[in-house]
Amino acid sequence: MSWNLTSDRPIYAQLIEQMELKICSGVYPLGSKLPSVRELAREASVNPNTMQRALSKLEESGLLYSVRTSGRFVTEDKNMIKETKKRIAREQIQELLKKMTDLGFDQQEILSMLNDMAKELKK
Amino acid sequence: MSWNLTSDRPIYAQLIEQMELKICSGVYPLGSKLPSVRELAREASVNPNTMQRALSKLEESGLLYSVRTSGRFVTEDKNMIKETKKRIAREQIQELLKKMTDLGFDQQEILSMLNDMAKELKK
DNA sequence: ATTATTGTATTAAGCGCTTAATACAATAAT
DNA sequence: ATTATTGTATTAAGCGCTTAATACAATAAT
Repeated sequence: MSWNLTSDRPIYAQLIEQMELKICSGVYPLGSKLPSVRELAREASVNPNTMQRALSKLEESGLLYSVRTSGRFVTEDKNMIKETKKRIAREQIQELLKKMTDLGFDQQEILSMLNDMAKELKK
Repeated sequence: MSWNLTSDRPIYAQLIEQMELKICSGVYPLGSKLPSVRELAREASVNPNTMQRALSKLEESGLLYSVRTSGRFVTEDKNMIKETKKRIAREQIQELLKKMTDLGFDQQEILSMLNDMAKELKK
């Protein structure tokens, strides 16, 4: 899962989202040390300030913490990551159900379309 | 389905998205006349220029057309709306599958969570 | 001991988005 | 005939986002 940024939303918001995914999926394991701000910025092809902004927000939410001159680390709190994972999943599903329902699909159809597309991916 | 705007994305982009939903779901039926730019802007609490911007984009994509001093109308092309509906549905499902897979859920779990939340909504 | 690397902070510039204030021609409504 | 309403266009201002260029203290690496 590499960085994927579009111009239709603020970059720092996309960085937060993708960083959360990386943390929850174990790309950056529990308690592990992240690459430096500058390195991460280089990876994502953004300005260090922009990456810093995203990481600061993730500290506010508790997923990361930084040690002044040593580096930045993923939280040790296994449960917090688990909860974040659940939160993202719930939000994503909610959004899907809302949008699909607005479009006029009933739950039968939604499940059926999802099943089809999931099968398609399996191949 | 009323207007719901957040500050984490450009307003005009959200207007396009929600306008598409309104068209596809029949809030504004095939070939019907829309409220005026000014009226729509008032409804959504945005500047007329911003609403105009969104509507112009929807004209580019063909979902709307305008008659200079008479007003703006939904396309007569039933098939185009159907295709738009499909496109939105596909995109939304793709995004869900991608994100959930990144999070480490397998297809079994995705379907099960979706089922649960769908049932929850039914109540 | 010296050097390199941390996270962090600041300033200035450019850009797109949004709003506000107008204006205009065409035509629908009266 | 007059008035109100269309979509459309323009200009200026303010704001947030992003980048670039620096700088600094603390400390890890050498």
